[in-house]
Amino acid sequence: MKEIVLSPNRCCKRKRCVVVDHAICRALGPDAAAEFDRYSHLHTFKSGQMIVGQGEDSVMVGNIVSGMVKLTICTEEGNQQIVGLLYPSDFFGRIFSDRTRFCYEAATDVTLCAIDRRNFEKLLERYPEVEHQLLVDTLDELDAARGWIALINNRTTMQRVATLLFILMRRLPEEIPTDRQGIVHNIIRFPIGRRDVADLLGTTPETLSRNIQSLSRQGIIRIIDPNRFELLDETRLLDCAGELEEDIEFIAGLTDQRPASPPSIGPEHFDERESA
Amino acid sequence: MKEIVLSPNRCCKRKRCVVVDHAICRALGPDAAAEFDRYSHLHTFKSGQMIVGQGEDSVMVGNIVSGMVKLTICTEEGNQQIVGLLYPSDFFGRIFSDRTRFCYEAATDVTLCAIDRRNFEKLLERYPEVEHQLLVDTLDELDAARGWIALINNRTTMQRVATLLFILMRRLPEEIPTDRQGIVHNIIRFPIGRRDVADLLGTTPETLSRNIQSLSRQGIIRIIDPNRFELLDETRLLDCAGELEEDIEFIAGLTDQRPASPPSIGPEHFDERESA
DNA sequence: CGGATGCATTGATGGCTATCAACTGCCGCA
DNA sequence: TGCGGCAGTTGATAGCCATCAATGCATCCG
Repeated sequence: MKEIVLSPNRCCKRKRCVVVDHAICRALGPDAAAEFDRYSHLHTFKSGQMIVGQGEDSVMVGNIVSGMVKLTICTEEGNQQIVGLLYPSDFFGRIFSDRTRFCYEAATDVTLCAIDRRNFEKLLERYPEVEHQLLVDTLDELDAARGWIALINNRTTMQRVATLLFILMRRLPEEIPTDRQGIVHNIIRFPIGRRDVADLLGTTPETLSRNIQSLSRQGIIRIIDPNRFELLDETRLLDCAGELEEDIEFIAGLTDQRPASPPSIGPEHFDERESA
Repeated sequence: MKEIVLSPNRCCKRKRCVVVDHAICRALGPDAAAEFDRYSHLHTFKSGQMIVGQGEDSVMVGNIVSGMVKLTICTEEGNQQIVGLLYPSDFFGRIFSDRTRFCYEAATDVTLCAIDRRNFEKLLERYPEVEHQLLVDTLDELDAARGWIALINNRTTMQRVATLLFILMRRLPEEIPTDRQGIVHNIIRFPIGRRDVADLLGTTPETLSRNIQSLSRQGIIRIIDPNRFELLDETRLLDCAGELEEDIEFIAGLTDQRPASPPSIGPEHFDERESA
């Protein structure tokens, strides 16, 4: 069995959870929130652990509180194909189906606010306004998925890479202190390895590497370490992406009613806030 | 303005509409159905006509009764990229957003059961069970879109072509009489031109043509005319697709709670049934 | 009838990128 | 300290496929 670490903390304290204003929880009224609190728990998974297996009944659903989850599909030959990344505040798991078509796997160490699927479905039955919000969020996700299809379908590898860098900068804002001169902004971070990033973009680690090095040579980004880059020239990155900033935001799921995700922070930070 | 042909026929007579058991209408109880009937109308569009424009507020939503609709996105350079095809009984239009991110365009002559978006949203408010069904359908669509991403991302062109042929055979069942020896089954029909099919698969008309000719030379299909083929060897087509039949059905949106679409028939046939 | 137009096919060519291979740097570990 | 493993990078090569071009084949229309 999976090693699920149960936490005594409830997720949806409304005042304390860092994603409560972004996740589906934002639609919970007082009664629904109390009920959600009663059934939900914080779970943590180590990077690489499977959260929900492909083909299984999704016993557990919920929100990502911190860290990232990758959505993969396994082909018959055993190859793993990534079809999406889930960010903090995103909903995970498959409701209203006894068959999850994808595998939800921890891409980093993650903290999840999880709830038994059946309980959540029953809750939705009683609170149509929550189900309504879930529908709206799902429609946005569907748009984003179709936008991603358009990106993959007729864009060069460089355009895809540049687009992903832009998305990651927006969805995983991060600031790091430098040695002496203060704070560096515009940090892009790969939350997952090269193989997974390449997979997500429909290319190979080698080609991905070449494109990143090319962006670095052009002075558009600076490579801090293999997983972190500093964006030096946003305008030229957008040129490489060949897309309008607005279109990229829509692919990234950063538009519409839903506010942007909060900064991605590790479980340890979350615990700090919880106990603060 | 668009040339909308209003029909005195209501769509959702429950007994007469050919897609009522497959479309969102199947969730309508007597009261909701009566209300839907009051606001909905049959519209027809000629092939190539735009139904809902990209970026517009979707004034009208509803179901496809017959024909096919293509979902496209226009890039800044004016290129059109197809991100999906909508079949009879599929829902079209964008609810709960004042911005449609895609363009809904008639790929063939289509008949739509359309309803004013605001009215439909109000109806959903009053009938949570309908909104629930819409959520379930949307979740299935999201899964299918992600399955399509996996297909496009790491499959060869031949695999994509074979997969699409398989999907079209399932979603657009058709029988044609031959000259003398009765009925030919296993007919695959392209409802749209080569350019659009190629676009959907992320390739070019030339490469698509070469792959189709190759399948023909291998004796897997027989080319009846440029838009119709007879499937001669289903097993080998599946080999070319490199996917399990089950996986293809899921990409095609042919699984789960929702029954398969009815045979695609033209508006003229629909009218026959209406007047019968 | 003949030219124009649009669509599909076929051919020739170049380029992008997957593949294979080798190398580097890093980390854990004995 | 040295070794092995892993991830990322770099290089060389082959192959698939996009591109350009030309041909067939229908339809439409003057």
